Amino acid sequence: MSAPESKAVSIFDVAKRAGVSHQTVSRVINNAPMVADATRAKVKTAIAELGYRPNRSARALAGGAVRSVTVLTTDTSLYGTAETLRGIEDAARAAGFTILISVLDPDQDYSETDILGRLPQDGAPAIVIAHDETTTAAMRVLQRTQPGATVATGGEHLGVDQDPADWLVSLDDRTVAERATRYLLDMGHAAVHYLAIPSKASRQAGWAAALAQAGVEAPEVVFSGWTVGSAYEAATGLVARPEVTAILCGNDDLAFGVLYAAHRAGRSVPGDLSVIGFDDCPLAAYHVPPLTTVDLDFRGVGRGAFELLRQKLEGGAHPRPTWRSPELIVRETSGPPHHRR
Amino acid sequence: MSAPESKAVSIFDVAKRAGVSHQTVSRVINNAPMVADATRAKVKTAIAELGYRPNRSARALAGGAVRSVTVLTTDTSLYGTAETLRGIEDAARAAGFTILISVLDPDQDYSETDILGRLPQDGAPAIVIAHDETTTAAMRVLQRTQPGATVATGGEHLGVDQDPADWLVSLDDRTVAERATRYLLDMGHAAVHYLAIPSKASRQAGWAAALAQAGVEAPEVVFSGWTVGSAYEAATGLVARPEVTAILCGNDDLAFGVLYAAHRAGRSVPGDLSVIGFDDCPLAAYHVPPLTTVDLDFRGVGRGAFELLRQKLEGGAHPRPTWRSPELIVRETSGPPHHRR
DNA sequence: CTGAAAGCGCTAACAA
DNA sequence: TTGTTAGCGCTTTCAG
Repeated sequence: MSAPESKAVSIFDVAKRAGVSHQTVSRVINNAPMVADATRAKVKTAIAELGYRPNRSARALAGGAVRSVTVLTTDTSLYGTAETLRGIEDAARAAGFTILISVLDPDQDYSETDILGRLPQDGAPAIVIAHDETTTAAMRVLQRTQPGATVATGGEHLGVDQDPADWLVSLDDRTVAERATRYLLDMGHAAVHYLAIPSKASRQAGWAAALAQAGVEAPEVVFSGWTVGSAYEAATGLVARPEVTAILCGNDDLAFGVLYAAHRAGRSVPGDLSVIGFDDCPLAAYHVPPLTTVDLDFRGVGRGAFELLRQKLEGGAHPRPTWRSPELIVRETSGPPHHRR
Repeated sequence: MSAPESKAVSIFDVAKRAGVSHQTVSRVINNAPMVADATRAKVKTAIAELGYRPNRSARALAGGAVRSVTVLTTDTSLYGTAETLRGIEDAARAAGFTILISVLDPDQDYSETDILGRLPQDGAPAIVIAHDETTTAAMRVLQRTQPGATVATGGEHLGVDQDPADWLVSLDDRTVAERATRYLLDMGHAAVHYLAIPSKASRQAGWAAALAQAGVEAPEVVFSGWTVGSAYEAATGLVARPEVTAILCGNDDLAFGVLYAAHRAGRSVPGDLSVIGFDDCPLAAYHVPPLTTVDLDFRGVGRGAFELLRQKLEGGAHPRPTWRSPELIVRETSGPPHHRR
């Protein structure tokens, strides 16, 4: 249809075809008000006939509205991150925003210039999915440098003065962690152990709070990496101990690792051992046995983060999207201790 | 450190500070050869002092090397897609490329203009992760419009004339599907059923070929969606039939769904039923029982796709990265039929 | 309501 | 080896 190597059609080509000035074309494509309907129609026809598409670089350079979000993150394959990203994408796409994604190396330290250099231009809108030190640091840099164009999800709001409501969207996993721990305690477990992901102090805090409130001394926290395999290894010692009857895990992947370790150690679930995860990933409900876990609406959070950003950018009260609060979903990996004794 | 609202520093600011022309600055930041070492050093100092960062829009507009890849896909939360994306990211980041990601709606039809409009500018480099009709269509549009800047992964090369080696990076899942089917047949299964994902005809083709070669009539294919839940539902009927002793699944998620359905139906694995997946996702090895599946190196494919693209863009022979060939990994969900009869 | 002029920050071509 | 001159395609002024 179009000649392969011909230069891209510009607003001038459209202008000539429609018999107007290039400026009028600009007005039409930006939905500026003061254009006669007839003129507008002519221009639109020309645009369609020529297959014109605006050049984003030129537009950005000329100081036009940017319509892009840069998402900063370290690990796009983690369930929580992937879902958050999906939520951002959904909302951003619906709003006609372009998405850039900038993946940081969790093992690296970045200078302020490094971080700012990830943006396509100065002051470009950014969302950082903060779940580790690297992303949290990036969040702080952006929050300080360009508070009007930065939003974060998930992170704890350490070291930022501004009201979190203005720039942070996150789930209250502390409270639900507390609730999950209490649920186990109430069923009669003498203690609840915690297997930690390399982040999310709030979950651990909720766990500790519930224990303290019940007058139970907190067992030593066991630390794991992000993967099932690392959880399996971290938990083998733990599941071997008969007095350990309940383990709260930092996320579902860790819970699966623990379940596998328990299986290998010959401990039955939930008879000998109760296991609870976080995330409610799609597999949780179809695992054998189905996993007791916490529903975390990351996708909703992603959407929320984008809408918050958009509101900061464009002002005006967009309808703020809502998302589900964290909720404990009791399935079949949890129960009273020594169920079948 | 930097004044919050002052205008961004440009190459002119750097030039003035270093006492050279803006063009010399441009040469330095682009590593152009003909600059005196002393001059280069001066400029670099000025850049550091001023915290200068190049403006990508301006660079793109002026016709400079683009250094960005747009990734087109429909579902960033699918394991295969997420891993491919990760591989692209890894390689692109190492090469200093910016990544844009454009998510298409699988339920929508896109015009050529729609697809081209996803690119930041005309002829911008693109990689499409093709795993369904929408992305395959996008792949064809880009392949035709800008063959020199387009690469695809995963897709079948339908409807494109050019030699696949020049633009397509994919895994030979047909052969390994054949192998997996033969493995089941050889153990004595009278038939092997296939639970299909909404794509990847090649896996189904391999399955059918193995069956044909063994003179076994192919059972009717059962179709599933992408999720564990949909697989569970699609498979409930299948697992209820005692004569069904082996099921090859389009990916690991489907396999998990089948395993759960088998559990619910009271059929033991692998005693009554053998199940094989595709992907070897991290959980597969730690599932109870560990899943027999096919290792698919999506991350390697992603890296390969990026390097192929880069080679097309910049010419010259970059070291082509290699990736693992698909391989059947026998774990504990497969065995001879009626193992414990 | 429409048009003309200027310039965003950068790179390409040329000249020195 | 360096500097000068034109634009890239668009949006902002400001005049008609």
